[in-house]
Amino acid sequence: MALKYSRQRQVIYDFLMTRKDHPTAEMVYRNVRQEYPNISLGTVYRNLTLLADMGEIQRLRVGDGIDHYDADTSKHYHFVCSKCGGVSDIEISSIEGILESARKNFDGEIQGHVTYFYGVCDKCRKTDEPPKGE
Amino acid sequence: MALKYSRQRQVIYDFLMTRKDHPTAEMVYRNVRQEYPNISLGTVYRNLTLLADMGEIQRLRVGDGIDHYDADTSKHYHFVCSKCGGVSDIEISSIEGILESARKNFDGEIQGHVTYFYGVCDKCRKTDEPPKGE
DNA sequence: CAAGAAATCAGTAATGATTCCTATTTTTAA
DNA sequence: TTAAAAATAGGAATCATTACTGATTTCTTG
Repeated sequence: MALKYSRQRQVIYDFLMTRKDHPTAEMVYRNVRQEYPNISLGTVYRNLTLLADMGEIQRLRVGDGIDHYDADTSKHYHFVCSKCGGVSDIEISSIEGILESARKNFDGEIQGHVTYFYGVCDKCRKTDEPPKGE
Repeated sequence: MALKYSRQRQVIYDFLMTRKDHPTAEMVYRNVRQEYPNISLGTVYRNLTLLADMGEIQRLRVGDGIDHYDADTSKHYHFVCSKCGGVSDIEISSIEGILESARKNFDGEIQGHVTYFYGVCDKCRKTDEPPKGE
């Protein structure tokens, strides 16, 4: 047996479970510190990595250079807003068929795929829209 | 007019045109330096960014934390080997239909999507496969 | 062709996310 | 209760990338 309980890991995981906005390590750190004031950033990183390796959470690499984390490990897709950088879930009928399609003309072993959508989220679109008439 | 010719940018672009393996800035630097010994790494980064912004090359963020570049700006997909980290093109019938599907139940503006496949490339699979019988 | 403004460069310092290191503290099995 | 294994806090180190600066190149216009 190689994994011991740790209060910090529990708190990190519990916090992530309450969020639907796919926070970064820094955001987890800032929030968790409020109820656990001297947790260290390194501990947050280490445990997020651990939890991701165990499959208890999901690590999202959406192309902004910062890892985001999601406690929802079910298969689903994400949208990234180019303006605010926010990451949100997006509903879409399964596109697993593309794996078959990709395997057709490829000589290696395809294990999976990563897809994310980008554009402007509803909130940013409303905020940035120029006022009409005037 | 805001963009002046630069020998360095030309050499960088020319080099990228000869490659199908989607090199990183570091790889571009190492190669270009052979025919242009005192080009600086910063210049490589700046020009790769410039070229990408102009749409003359494509920047690939495949989730390994390092940007890769592709002189082929046509719409196509990529495969990333989990063992060697290599990036290669992969042929697949268009999956643009997923944009429509994603737009159905989403309140923001979806402008595009990024998809890449991962697994083990042919070369790594052959290299790492345990020898049969014996 | 000459001259100067603007863009670019080389070299290096700075940044930012993440990982690594170490002495100390916690967890847990016996 | 105890000792080995795992985890921690805090800080240093890493790595890709960007920013800064004084010198050089490009290009336009006279």
